[in-house]
Amino acid sequence: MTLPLTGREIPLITDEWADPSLGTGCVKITPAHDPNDYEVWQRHREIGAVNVLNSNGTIAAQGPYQGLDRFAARKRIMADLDAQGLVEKIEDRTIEIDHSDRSKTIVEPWLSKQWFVHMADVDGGIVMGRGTSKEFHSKGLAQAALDATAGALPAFADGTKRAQVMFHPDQDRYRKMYDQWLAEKRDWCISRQLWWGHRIPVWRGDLPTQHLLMLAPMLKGQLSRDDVAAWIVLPDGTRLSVADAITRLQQPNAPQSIEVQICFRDESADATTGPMLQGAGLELDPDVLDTWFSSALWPHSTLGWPHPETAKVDAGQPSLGGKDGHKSALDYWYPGSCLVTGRDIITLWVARMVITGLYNLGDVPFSSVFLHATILDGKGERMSKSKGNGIDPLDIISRYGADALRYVVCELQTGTQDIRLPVQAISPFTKEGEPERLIDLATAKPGPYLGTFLDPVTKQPMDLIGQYAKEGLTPAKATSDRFAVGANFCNKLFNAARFAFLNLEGSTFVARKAGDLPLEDRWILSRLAKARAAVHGSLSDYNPAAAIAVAREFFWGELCDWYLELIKPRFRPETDANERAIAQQTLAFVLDQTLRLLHPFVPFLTETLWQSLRSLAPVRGIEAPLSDSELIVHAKWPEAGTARIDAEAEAAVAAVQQWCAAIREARASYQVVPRARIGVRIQATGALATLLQRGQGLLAHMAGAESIAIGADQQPTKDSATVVIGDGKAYLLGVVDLDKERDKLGKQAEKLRQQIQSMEQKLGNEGFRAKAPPQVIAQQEESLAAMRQQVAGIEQRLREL
RNA sequence: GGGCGAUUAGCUCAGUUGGUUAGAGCGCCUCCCUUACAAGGAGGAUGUCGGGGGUUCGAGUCCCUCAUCGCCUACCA
Repeated sequence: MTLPLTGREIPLITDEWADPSLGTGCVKITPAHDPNDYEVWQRHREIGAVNVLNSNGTIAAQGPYQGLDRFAARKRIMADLDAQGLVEKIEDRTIEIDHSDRSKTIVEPWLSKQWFVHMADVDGGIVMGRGTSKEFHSKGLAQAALDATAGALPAFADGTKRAQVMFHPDQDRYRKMYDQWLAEKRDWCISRQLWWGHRIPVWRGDLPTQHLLMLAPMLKGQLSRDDVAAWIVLPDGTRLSVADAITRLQQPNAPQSIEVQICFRDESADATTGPMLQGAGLELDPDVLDTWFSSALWPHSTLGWPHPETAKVDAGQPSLGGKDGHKSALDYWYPGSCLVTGRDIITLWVARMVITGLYNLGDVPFSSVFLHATILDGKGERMSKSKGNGIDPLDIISRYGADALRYVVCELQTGTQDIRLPVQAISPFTKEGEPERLIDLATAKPGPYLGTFLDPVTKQPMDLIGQYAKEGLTPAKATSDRFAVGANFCNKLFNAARFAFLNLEGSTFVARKAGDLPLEDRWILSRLAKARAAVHGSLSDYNPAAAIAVAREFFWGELCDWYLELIKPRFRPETDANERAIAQQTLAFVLDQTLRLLHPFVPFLTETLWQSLRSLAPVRGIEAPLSDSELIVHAKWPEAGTARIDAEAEAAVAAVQQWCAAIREARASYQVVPRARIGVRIQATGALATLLQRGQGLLAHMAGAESIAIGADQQPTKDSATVVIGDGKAYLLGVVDLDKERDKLGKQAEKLRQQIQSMEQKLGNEGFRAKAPPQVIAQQEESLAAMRQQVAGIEQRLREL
């Protein structure tokens, strides 16, 4: 057939690609400009492939359109076809076209030569870690990386197992992502057309066949060396070793011209031998390596691979080589333990690091991969510099502090859930003296350019990416008030420590048995031991948010809210010196351990407080002195201290807390002035009475009671408010309004009756009785009995009123 | 189109193998500047756990389905 536009003769072929249901069922094929047409070309090599475009988007093909921009050419082509009367119909059709993310330009497919890394299995297998003590064989690169996560890599020569690469916090999910991608074993295109990066170390060029044959005797010697790889590519794409090529090219019908490709193992050869190759018409490939190729080398290249002894280091840094019997940096640090990265990086980078580590060193670069969540903006979109919806950590640091940033980021990392972090712009249009105005970027109207937003008050555009100074736009910074949580935490920690420091003057260490300490001391030591275990457990589970929640609850909810308040009386001037000394010793110990526990989350503040603590209480401990350290960053992680777990103390303080909360609630609902100290009588018998008597003083102190009397014979006065918990009753003297009291107790009883009813229904269900585990049934029966008892107590009190 | 996830309080998120009345922080309401802390304290309100089906004595949790959203990947002249 003749192509009407250029008069070129083109073949007519049949192929499954053409769809008879679309248009005429006939379609032009442009293998160099369409991935599907490219596939057609692979099936019909005779049609050839013409690269229609130049790299700048103008028409390359000879003819009337040469040099025209592609958009202009398309219009011209339509006009020309129309002029020739060849256009029957024009239909609108929606198609999807790729656009460059950065420039938004339409991406045009373009035929070009690229380098690929062969990922699939290779006949005879490949050698991994060649020449190292960890050398082993694998079927192929991708397969080796699959074996790494399957735990299927062969053992080392000495019989020890190679590490299995494990994913956290969701091994199944993330390993599946990794495995599914690798299982395709698709070749990895490593050529990139960028002006920066690691240049692909291959010399190539077209040579006349005669030229190559003349050089043959010399090449045979040079190119069979182990440190040079060389190939000859025939015009039909066949790729041969130099020796095979020379044999082949001496036969009749040999092509006139061939392509030569040479790669030196040692990159210095590019400089020494390069000029000679250039003279022969070869050039170093102008493309650079894929970012991920260079990045894949990071775990070992940063440690001086392949020669740590001679690896370049910055001025003032020690050599990476080993000496005096010490290992080199590479031997010491490789393999590493844990890689922390994002989910989208699993295939791009993690898999490739495993591949290059196994290939170059015969070992995995790390055994654990911790995938953190992705931080998104308030709309659920990825933060991006060009969109201006991101936050600069340095801005957060200057606004809230480095510890606040770290604390909140740890707190956000809960598991596999992506994190929405609403972003606000700080309005640059507030006047002197006006309060700062934060503008939520999720709802703000976009400005005239990408990365700009309108200030809703002044309607002026703000530049969030600092790119529009020329256009006269005012730059604005982004922040997120979520980080205030971290700053508040630091403030609380600072103040709690300050309270301790104000009272630790003259603190000494005397070996004591934890069991001999006062109730509140035994309690906080017990809680500390449990918090320590829980924080440790959560960190081991790669769950920083859970760890920080436990640490926070211990520090704020138990140490500050209860323990510091409970021991205040012991620091009063009139207190016995020994009691004070014990309080100091326990406080110093607990603060020591708390600082260590919080150090991973707020390192700078804990480091500062550590210095003060050390100078005020140089020796800290209970049974024995703790190990000390000049810097907390070097200090040992808090000791397990499980021996200090004290169920009895915990039960007593838990009772104090429960009754205190109930008394406070009653005080609040009767609007008792917070500072007023009231009389309290608690009617209780048996175990409850014993428990409350242990914590009697503490309860009085914390509940703002002038005095607390506890006993079976305690009776209310007429003006008492009543608090009923279980089979005990507390009477708050002189606070009551009778109507209000009846109303309150009536509501409480009603709520309890509803719960009792639903519980009775459940327990009366034969299916439940027959099938539920006995301990669940027992538990529910127990709680039903307790609720019935409580209701009875309330009803009795109501009758009395 | 394929794959992997998500949907719980106004907001951001927890909720372990199914088991009492579903939690936290922020925000909100009331009271309090009490000699560590108002960036704080005491108390309080707020949820048909995305919709619909199913399994079970029992479902936020397991299964199916629909809706919406996100990520990875492919992509029809």
